[in-house]
Amino acid sequence: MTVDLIAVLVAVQAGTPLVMTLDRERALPSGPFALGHRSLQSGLRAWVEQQTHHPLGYVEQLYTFADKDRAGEGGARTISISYLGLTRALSDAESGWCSWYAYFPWEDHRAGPPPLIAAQIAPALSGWAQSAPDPAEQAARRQRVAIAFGLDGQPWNEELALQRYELLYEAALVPERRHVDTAPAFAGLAGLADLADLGRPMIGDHRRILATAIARLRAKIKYRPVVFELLPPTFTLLQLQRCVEGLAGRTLHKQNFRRLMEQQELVEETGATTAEGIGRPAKLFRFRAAVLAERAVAGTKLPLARS
Amino acid sequence: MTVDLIAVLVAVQAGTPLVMTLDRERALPSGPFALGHRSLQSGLRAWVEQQTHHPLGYVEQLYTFADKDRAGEGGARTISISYLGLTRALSDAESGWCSWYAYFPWEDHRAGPPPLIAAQIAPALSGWAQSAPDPAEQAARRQRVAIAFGLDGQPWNEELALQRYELLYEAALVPERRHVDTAPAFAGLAGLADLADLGRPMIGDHRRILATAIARLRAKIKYRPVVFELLPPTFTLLQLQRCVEGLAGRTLHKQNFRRLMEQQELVEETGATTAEGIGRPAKLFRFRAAVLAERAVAGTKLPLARS
DNA sequence: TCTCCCTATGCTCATACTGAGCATATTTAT
DNA sequence: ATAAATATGCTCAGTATGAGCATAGGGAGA
Repeated sequence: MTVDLIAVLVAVQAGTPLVMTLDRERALPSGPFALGHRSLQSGLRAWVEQQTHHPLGYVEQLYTFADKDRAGEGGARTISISYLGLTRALSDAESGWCSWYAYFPWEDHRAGPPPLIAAQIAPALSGWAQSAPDPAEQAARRQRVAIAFGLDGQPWNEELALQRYELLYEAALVPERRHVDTAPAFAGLAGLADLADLGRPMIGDHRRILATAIARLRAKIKYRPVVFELLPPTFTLLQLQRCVEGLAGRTLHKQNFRRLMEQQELVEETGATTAEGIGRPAKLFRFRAAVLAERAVAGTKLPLARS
Repeated sequence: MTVDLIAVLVAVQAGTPLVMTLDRERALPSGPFALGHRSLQSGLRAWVEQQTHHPLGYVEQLYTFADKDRAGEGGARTISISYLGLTRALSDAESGWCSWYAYFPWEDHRAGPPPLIAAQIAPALSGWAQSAPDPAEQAARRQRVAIAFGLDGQPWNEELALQRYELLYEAALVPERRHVDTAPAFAGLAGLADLADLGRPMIGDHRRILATAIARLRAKIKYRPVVFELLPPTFTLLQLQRCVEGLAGRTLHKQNFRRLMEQQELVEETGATTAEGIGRPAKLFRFRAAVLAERAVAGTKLPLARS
């Protein structure tokens, strides 16, 4: 039994979320957990720093899985433990950084829903739904597709990045699946238009891990101040907004976003303003370290009694 | 390298959250992941059903860790993958079910803050904070304690169950830690009153895993309809409320809780009412399966633009 | 039988938060 | 000077939330 450690290392530059890749942008940094490693995290740090020469800051565990596809061969089995890492230091010399939307072009809704969805994904998944054995399963598939991709009047939900990838995988619309079983998943698939541009594939299930990381991060930015790990020490509110927008893949209402930042007291003015660029200079902010300690643990709400 | 699967199996009876235990209530169901297992989950199901004879319903992965303490001996190393399972079928004949508050008496705030906190935990942790090497670390420890246990005007946050256990572990106030290093963590500890009633200990880090499960479940009930896995097919709103209260360890405002249930449309009336018991008969409800499919994926909010 | 007690359920009201848009300020480019 | 671009402030209605009051419908015992 071998145990692999896999890292999704994320940074944001100019409002674009980037992920660190290896092997001509088709793999995530990874390596086996060895006896010399003090802990899972330190093993991960060692591998990432060795392979990418980039220091690892904030790290959280994502998910552990036993790779079905690689199993059974000679009895050996691999357990993969995946981690999400956030970083801000991003020197220009580094290579391997790649926009995560290169792998998931359907996830970027900042300029409206990508035409790719209506043009290719929706018809292909509709065909897959039709190909289900019985009407109940057909309806179930159709509902899953509609909810995941915001079709049939359903709202788009950016947090469903993993479900979307898994649907495409299940329908054999991504090449990762087609390496596993060569036959098309349903009869209509062969007749469909070229699906080559459904994002850049990765080795093994690295793209699934990346989808897991995106989903986790999109959920987390809403209740934990993790964006701060991705931004420089001081920043303007627009930079902060663009960072969140890049991660969420959606545009935000500017004034309401600012109001939210103010009333949550997560940031404070530095007194300085930006000099560069066109337009009125923006105030520079920094995160309030004191609040971070408390807010880092603020939970959600229930209708409590006699508080 | 061995891989262990560990399950926290939770049920609720009469408003009390129960956890399935083995070995005189000191261990969680667990077993090694073997080559014969199709997947991690199916391996877990096999172990739990073999050891407890209880079927496993809803399951989600909690966390994976490499047990530091057991490491290094002869070079062998153990990876533990923990899961949370929710179940409702709870026949009376079964044994091994145990209130989770037996392990974490400081977590039950339904009758107000447990006296245990003010009487024993707060002074002991205060001593631990004082024992820090420098003033900065002392202040940091004091703040961690205040936030975790709701002291010094901080509000109680039920989601911090894991942080609380880890603080007690760090301060060597739980016997699990004292098995590892025998010396008291700080000079004042020896002079403190008997701390024997800081909850029932468990083997290895099983109590830490249970704390992880509690924290996860308390966070999750607020945004995913998972309570439904724990209740019978029909129930009264008070039963539902008592179930949530038991999990959260806090009492809720009755009328507002009902309003919340109604406006979320998660439940619908069956038309029947309860016969038994004193007082006005309560309407029976069931969960709306249709809404489950949609709401199961409803995320939280950002200030979106032009939606 | 009647009253009290208990639980269930309905309603109100002030306050806070959210979505959406309008208005104003301070720059640079032409 | 004027336009364009960005930053920032303010309003307003709709909705959600916290808290409490009031009423309904049952059983138990005087």
